[in-house]
Amino acid sequence: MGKGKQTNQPSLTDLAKLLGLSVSGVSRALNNDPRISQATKKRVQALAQQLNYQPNHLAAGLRRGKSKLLGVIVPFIDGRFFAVVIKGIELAASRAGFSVIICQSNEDVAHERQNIETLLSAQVEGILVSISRTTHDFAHFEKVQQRGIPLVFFDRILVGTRVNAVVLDDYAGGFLATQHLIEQGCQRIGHFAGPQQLGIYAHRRQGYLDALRKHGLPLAEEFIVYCDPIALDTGKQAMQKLLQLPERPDAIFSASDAAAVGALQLLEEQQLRVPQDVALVGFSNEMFTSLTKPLITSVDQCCEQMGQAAVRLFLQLGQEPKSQAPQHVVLQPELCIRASSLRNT
Amino acid sequence: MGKGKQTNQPSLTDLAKLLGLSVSGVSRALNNDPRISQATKKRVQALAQQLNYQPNHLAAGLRRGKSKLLGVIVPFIDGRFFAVVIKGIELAASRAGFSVIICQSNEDVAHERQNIETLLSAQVEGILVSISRTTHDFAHFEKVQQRGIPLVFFDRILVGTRVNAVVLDDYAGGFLATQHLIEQGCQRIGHFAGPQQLGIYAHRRQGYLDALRKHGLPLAEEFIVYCDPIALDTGKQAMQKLLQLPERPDAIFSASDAAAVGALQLLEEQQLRVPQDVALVGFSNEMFTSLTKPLITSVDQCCEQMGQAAVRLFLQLGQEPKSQAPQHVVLQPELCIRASSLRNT
DNA sequence: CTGAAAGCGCTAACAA
DNA sequence: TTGTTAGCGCTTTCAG
Repeated sequence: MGKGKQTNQPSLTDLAKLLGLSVSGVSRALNNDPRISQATKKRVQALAQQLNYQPNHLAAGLRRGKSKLLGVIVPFIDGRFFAVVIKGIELAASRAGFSVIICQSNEDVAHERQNIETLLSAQVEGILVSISRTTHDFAHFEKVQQRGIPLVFFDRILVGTRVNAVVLDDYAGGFLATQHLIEQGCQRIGHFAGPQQLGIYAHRRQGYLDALRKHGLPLAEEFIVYCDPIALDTGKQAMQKLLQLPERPDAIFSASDAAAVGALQLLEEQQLRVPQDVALVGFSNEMFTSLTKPLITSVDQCCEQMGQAAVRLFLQLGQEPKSQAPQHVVLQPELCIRASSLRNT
Repeated sequence: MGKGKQTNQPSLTDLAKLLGLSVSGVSRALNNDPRISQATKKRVQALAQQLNYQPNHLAAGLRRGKSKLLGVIVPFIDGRFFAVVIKGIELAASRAGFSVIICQSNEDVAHERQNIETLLSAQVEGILVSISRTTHDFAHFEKVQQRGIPLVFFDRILVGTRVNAVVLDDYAGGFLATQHLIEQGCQRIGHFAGPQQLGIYAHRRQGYLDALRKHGLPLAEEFIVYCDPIALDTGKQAMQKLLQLPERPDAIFSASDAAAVGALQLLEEQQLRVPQDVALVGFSNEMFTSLTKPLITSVDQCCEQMGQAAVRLFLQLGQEPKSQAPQHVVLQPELCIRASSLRNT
């Protein structure tokens, strides 16, 4: 009863009344405007503290057209890679005063379109996105660009589009891994490849091929097995297939860690030693590569750096004159060498 | 040149002018208000579509005092548990029309306090939080309650406080796991316990003890090893310790999966068979429990359900008369039985 | 150094 | 069925 407001969140107006000042004065004091006397600043800040005043970002955002919100769209959030990238994003964003709104597309374009709507409605100042597996057209992203909202793709990008992006140099990763195996004395190196329509897997394969070529090793198509990079079993099957060749490989570069683990299991079953008989390198540096026996050498994707780089690019886009050429940031992967590829020769 | 606005995002006012209607009319048409003619609704929606109109949630939120934003604070986001919980949160929240703002406390109270400020400023309608390891007082949460903003704790809660919470029944998990081992014929069951000041680990241990008691097995304090639940090595050390007992255990219930893997590695080194010589059960159902050899039986924490339950509780709190007794939702864990504990007798 | 006033885009009485 | 009006909380000219 009475005219009390239901939320007891004090507003600028409330402060102003209590202090016998104008709202604008209070606003300026709180924003540390240079042309306000120290005396009143103190007064204002004291009361604000006491009443537990919280600025209303919605209102401020509405007024000045800046929400201080940053949108992120990922295919899914569980799974190490995206989780760590998001960690990096959140870190860098909050340092710059932005809050992060997370959306999952669940690998579904329709959902992704919906996410874009949501984020635009929320008036985000930028969108960082890693596209879903079912995304093949650019239409829903064009809306974002038309609004003049900075758009940064990371990791998974749409091929054949000129966009701002942060990606890993998957080619270098494949090259590095393969070269390492060669340096360990391996001669017949097989490859577990992922779906080639996805750039990342195509690049890893190309790096593998070029490393072989550079070192004068033969390129044999039957040494490449295409398999589902997620499932463990396909690694087993792929290994099985390669073991049946007249001359079996003495090393495998797998485009995924899961497949590498599968291979490891099969090799163990077949009484083959890793790395002496077959050396193994995976990709992604998943946590479980440090839990197998032997530990699996793997290409690290610098996930957290990727998140931070994406935010940096976004911030930079916001400051630049306007729509200049799309930027590409390419991160260099690192090879984490472990027992599965170390031949102590 | 010209009076053009810099963002070409059309507003309700723009639509109204173009249509020769009033803003409120357009607003109602878009919100599908029953007292607007179908004819004009069509007209309005058509133009909105064509101009790619996006409602401005900031403005709407400001006006009606509802931001449709939900805040989440977690200690960190990488690591399966929180990632999956957040997946559940995002799913349930977006279904209810809420966007989710994620913050990380990095296990630091100071940071957590900062997160609260951020979320309050963003005018979230509720906060879901899993407290940091360094959080011991409730002060910064009281501010939230005073504002009348629903607050739901999940997984990690402050002991001795009456708050809304969603937790896992860790006791039941410990009981279940131990009972399963007993049913497999194990008689001397050891336990790797986590730090007992954390409720979750204390409860798991108690479940273990009560299961032993119920089945008339002896309770021996030397069968319990206290170790760091994160590190792999401590599992090895703990196992080592138990193997040196005059009568070595024939099973281990580990309060963490990582320690269980450590134990597995040591047992293999010692040429002991799992589960024939020593059976093994872990806790958390981490992904890598399906990658070891043998696969490790583990207690699943229903992470995604926990996220959804937290959102449900939040929604429910928003509707209820007001400040009633704090609600507690207790989720029942499930035992995922795998080879490490299955004695084929 | 401070105040008055306008308005960001939208919703919700109250009128018509 | 539609229009008018006021105002959410804040920033920001423009005047003092």
